[in-house]
Amino acid sequence: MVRAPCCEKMGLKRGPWTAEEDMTLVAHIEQHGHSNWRALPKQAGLLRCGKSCRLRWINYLRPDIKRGNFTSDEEEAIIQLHAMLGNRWSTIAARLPGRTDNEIKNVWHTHLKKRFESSSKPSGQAAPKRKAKKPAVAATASALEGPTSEPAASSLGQSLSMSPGQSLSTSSAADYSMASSLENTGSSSSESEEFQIDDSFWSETLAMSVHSSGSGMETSDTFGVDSASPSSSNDEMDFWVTLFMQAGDIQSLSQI
DNA sequence: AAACACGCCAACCGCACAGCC
DNA sequence: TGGCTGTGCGGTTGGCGTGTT
Repeated sequence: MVRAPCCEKMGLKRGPWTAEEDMTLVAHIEQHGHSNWRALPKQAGLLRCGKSCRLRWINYLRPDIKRGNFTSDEEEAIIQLHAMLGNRWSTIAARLPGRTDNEIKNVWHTHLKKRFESSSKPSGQAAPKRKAKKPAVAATASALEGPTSEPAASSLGQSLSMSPGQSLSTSSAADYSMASSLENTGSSSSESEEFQIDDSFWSETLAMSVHSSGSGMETSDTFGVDSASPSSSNDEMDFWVTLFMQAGDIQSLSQI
């Protein structure tokens, strides 16, 4: 199916945003919100396509964006989450308050990837491409973002940006093993590569995580609130240990 | 001081999905 | 039911700054 361009390219500005455009966009969104990205630039008087406006807002202008260097905790979280989730940048971003998927993606490709590759032997673990459907991920990510996010969704989001029955079990991503993350924690991978995640695992783990406070990677219920303080390393370790315990794979972990 | 190489990051592109009509 | 539209996502690119020769 051939789709029309997201916007009429004719006469629309591209390239870097000016401070004036930024101000216009921010002012308009603060006043009217962004219910319709496509119509927004026209209403705001911007010569940009809606897509561009959306990107600019999400990646740069949002008031809750945390700028500056990534902390070591954040980097560690990214590495671990990437090992587990693959290139699901939006999902990873949802776990790191104030960080955008684009930013995380950039950091991964520029810093963390090299570090990760140099510190771990090649495992042949390829991150699944997005061909696989991932319904709840997007839902959760947007729920974390939006001011109208449901508390329940937020709670789930806190414990894991993924819901039971989601792509891990309904798509090719079901083949996802925990090999990489286990490798990360120093475990042998031969056994872990056999490990498969099923629906019940996620159901149980999520249920448990919701009830156990503070075991998530981060604790913000939305992106907006300033709960940007990263969780401690102990909490992170608890999180992963909990996951592995729940998966019945604690034996291999205990051998570390 | 100039030329070149490299790294970083903002922005763009195209695809996929969900919802609406 | 199928097509269309809007939105979100991941991959990729291009420009700029910095380091090196």
